[in-house]
Amino acid sequence: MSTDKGLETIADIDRVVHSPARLMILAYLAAVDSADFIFLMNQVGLTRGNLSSHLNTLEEAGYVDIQKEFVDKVPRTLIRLTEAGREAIQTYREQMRTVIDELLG
Amino acid sequence: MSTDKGLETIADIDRVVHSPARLMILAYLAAVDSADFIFLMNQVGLTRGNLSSHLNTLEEAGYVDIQKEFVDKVPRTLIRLTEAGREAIQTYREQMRTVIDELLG
DNA sequence: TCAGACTAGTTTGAAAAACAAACTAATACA
DNA sequence: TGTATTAGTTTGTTTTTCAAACTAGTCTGA
Repeated sequence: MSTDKGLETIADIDRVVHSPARLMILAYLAAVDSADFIFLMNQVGLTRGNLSSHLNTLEEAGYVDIQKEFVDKVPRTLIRLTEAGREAIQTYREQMRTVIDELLG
Repeated sequence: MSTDKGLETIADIDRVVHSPARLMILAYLAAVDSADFIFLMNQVGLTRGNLSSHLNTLEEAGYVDIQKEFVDKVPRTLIRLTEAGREAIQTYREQMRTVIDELLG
């Protein structure tokens, strides 16, 4: 193929991580390790429906682990970053750093 | 609003630049300053239709300037980064560096 | 105790973005 | 003349994103 070597870094970017909405979710989880649904919703400024489907995408990718529990009869959803999620973030960081430094420098 | 301060950097990301296909186009143009349609197509690995519409988006945003000329009776489209395009890339670099260093660190 | 309001999500459907196939228009050449 | 080629655009499909409407369960007070 004729695609330029450097540009391949961009072509290889993980779209699950790259999407701004999910990047916010992952950035937040990377800092706090686990958060509940409502708190996460307020932090990242997404609607409930929107957050729900993005979490689904992240769960299907194996990047987050979702646990439902009851606290005083109120259901609560706890979201936690998985090891695979942490690795995906790490890979994304390295790729984006390359893009920023080399390609757009 | 309750959106976290740091996460706002992600929310503010310029989607025109952020899209991988357009990021490749911009990264390439940032390096060579101007390129023709076909060459760009081969470099970034997009189909003609796809490249055409992404260039349209970039032109509407004012990030590229498109000039059509005839070279030996063959039409040729020359794409060039505008000053606004160069600034948008610069802003994007700074924002993504913040995201990568602070938020995902 | 049951009607209305709230909490915590999920499902569904609409809007936008990305992509590629089919089309257009001009030239070349056999 | 007609068939192939080049250089793009338009159109229609698929995918992604988003939010409105729905579900299921709890609380509250008349």
